[in-house]
Amino acid sequence: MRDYIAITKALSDPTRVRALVSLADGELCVCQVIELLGLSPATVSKHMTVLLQAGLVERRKEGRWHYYRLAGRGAPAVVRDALRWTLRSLQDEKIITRDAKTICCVRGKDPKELAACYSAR
Amino acid sequence: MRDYIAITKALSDPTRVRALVSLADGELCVCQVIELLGLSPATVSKHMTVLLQAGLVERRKEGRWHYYRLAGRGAPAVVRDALRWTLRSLQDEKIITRDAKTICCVRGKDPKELAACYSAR
DNA sequence: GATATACTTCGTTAATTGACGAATTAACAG
DNA sequence: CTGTTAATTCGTCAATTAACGAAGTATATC
Repeated sequence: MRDYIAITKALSDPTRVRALVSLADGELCVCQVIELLGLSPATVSKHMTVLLQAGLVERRKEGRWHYYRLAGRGAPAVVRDALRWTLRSLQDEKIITRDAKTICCVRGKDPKELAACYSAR
Repeated sequence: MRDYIAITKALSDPTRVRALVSLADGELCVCQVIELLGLSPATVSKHMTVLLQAGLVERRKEGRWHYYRLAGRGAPAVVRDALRWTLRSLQDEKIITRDAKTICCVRGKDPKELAACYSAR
């Protein structure tokens, strides 16, 4: 029950769900999620920690950057099913498809380009 | 997104999830759920309303009794999948199996027997 | 009509939560 | 060692929420 509730709690905030779904096409570092959501680093970091503790995402540290990705094959069934349900249910949501475009623009660019892209949104 | 968040919010409280899962073997009236959870009528009624507004349950009024049941075939995919995921994830939880026994004892008995059964728990 | 039963709604209270700025940690660059 | 960048942790505040008792609604029984 505790695992299940940690997951539903993590999924019960729209901003946090946007952060989660933004990882659908591959890992992102926190600064990229910050750019996407337009929130303070403290807030985004907190959201990612909640997702991490629910087991919905995994973290990889590389130098100064912390990359987050969706939980993979090793995750328990309750997590894998929650992710499948979430991605399926939201794939046609307006804000989600819009985020996907922004992420596509953000991904793979250096911070300067990224900032330019973001402010032009 | 709004529907999805209504569902995850509704599922993010353990007491409310117990109330939901207690309906897995068929409809119950509010007083039976009150007996199961040991909470005030006001609180249980509120929980059932949250589940109802999320579309996870349906309501049927018969005389003084309000019967709640899990959402059925007519429900949208996001709801059906949430129910399937929830029931599957929690079926082996200790408190859930314990609740199932209590419900089994409660179901079909008149209020006096029900009260006796409950206090003996 | 008066009374009781089954729920719901309202108003209040205590606890939780999302957001932020400030301070802190960690890794790199000069 | 100093400064910069990326992220986290801490402390605070406003908003939300779970719980309850009290009051209100609806239905049955006397």
